[in-house]
Amino acid sequence: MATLANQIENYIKEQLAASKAGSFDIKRSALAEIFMCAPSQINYVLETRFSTSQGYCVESKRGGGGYIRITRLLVNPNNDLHYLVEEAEGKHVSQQIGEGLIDRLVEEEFLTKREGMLLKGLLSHETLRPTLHIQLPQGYELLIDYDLLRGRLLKSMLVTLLREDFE
Amino acid sequence: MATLANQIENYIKEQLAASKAGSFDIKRSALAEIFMCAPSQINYVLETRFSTSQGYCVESKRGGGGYIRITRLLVNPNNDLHYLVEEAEGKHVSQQIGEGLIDRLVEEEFLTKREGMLLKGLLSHETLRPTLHIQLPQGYELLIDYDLLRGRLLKSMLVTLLREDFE
DNA sequence: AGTATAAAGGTCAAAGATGGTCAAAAGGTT
DNA sequence: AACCTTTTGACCATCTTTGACCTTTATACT
Repeated sequence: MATLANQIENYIKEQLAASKAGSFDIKRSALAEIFMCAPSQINYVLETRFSTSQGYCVESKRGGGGYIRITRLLVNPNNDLHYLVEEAEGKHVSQQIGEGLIDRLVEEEFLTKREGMLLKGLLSHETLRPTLHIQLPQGYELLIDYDLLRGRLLKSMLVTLLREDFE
Repeated sequence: MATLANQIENYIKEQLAASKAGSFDIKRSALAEIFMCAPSQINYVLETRFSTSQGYCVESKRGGGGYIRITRLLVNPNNDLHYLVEEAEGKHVSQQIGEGLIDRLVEEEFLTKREGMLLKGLLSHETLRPTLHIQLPQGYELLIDYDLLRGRLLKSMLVTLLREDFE
C-alpha cells in the first residue's frame, strides 16, 4: 500500500535514521511540495504515525523561519514504562495506536518480534469484536468499548513487562 | 462445479502457492473486478473457504490504501494446536482453564515463559473487567461474558502461533 | 515602539477510497 | 416443498486526502 501518507512516513523515518542526533527539522511547506500534497497532509501523517506513544516528539514553530522538528524518543526502562502504564490507565486506544506502541516496544527490544505479533493479534478488532447479540427493548443500544478494552490489555502487558521476575 | 466462489477460491490459493512467505495481499475491490462480482462476494469466499479452522488467517485494512491479507497457517499433523483452535472457537474459557492452557503451551515449548506471563496477565479478570458502556432502562441488567472474550483471545493467540510467518 | 504585512504552521470538517455486515434474492439439492 | 449454498445490494465503519479558515511569528515600515 503505497499511499501518500505511507510514503511521507517512510521519508521522515529515513531522514531520522540518517541523522546523527535522532532529530530532524524540515519546513512543512517544503515536505508538502516534495510530495505535491496539501500541507495539512503532513499534519495527518505526524498525528497518525509520529505520536508520543509511538515514540516520537514533534515540535514546531510558526511564522517566518518556521519549521517542524521530529525527534525519535528512546524508551528508558525505569521511567518510561511506568509513565506508559499511567498513560494506558483508563485510556481509549485505537487499534492503530496500539499497534504503533507495540511496534515501538519491539524496536526498542522490550518485546521480541514474536511477542509483538502475539499481542497485535490480540488487540485486533477481529479478536475483540463480540458475537453475542442481546435482545434489548427498542431504542436501547449495546455499545462495547473496544478502545477501552485495548487500553486495559496494553496496560496489563506493560505491567507484566515491569515485573521484577520477568526475564 | 465452477461456481464463482470456487473460481475465486482457486485464484487465491494459486496466489498463495506462488508466494514465498505464505502470505498474499490484494485489494478486495481489485479481486471483485477480476471476477466481475459484488465486493461482498469476496467476503463470502473468505468466510466459507479461508477460515481459521481451514488453516488460514485473514486480516484487512479499510480506507485509502486498504487491502486484504491472507496468510496460510502451518499444517503440522504432529502438533495439536489446530485442534485447540477449533476448541477455542466460540468457547467460554474461565481464567483458570485459560491459564492452564497457557501453562501447557509453555511446557510443550510452543510459548516461552515470558510469553506465557504476558498472556496470563491479559486473560486475568482484572484486565478484562468493565469494558461496556451501556444505557439500560430500569429493571434490565446485563452480565458481561468475560469467558467468551477469553476464548476469543486464546483463539487469536493460537492462530498467531500457527502463522507461517511467525518466527 | 507600534503596526501592518508576509510567511509560516494548525484545525477541522467534508469528500474520497476502501473494506465489512447483514439480509434478501437467486440457484441448486434432496 | 424445504433446505442449503451462492450472489447481490443497501447501508455502515475506517482511513486518507484536500481545502477553507485560523493563529503565531518575523520583518518592514511608519
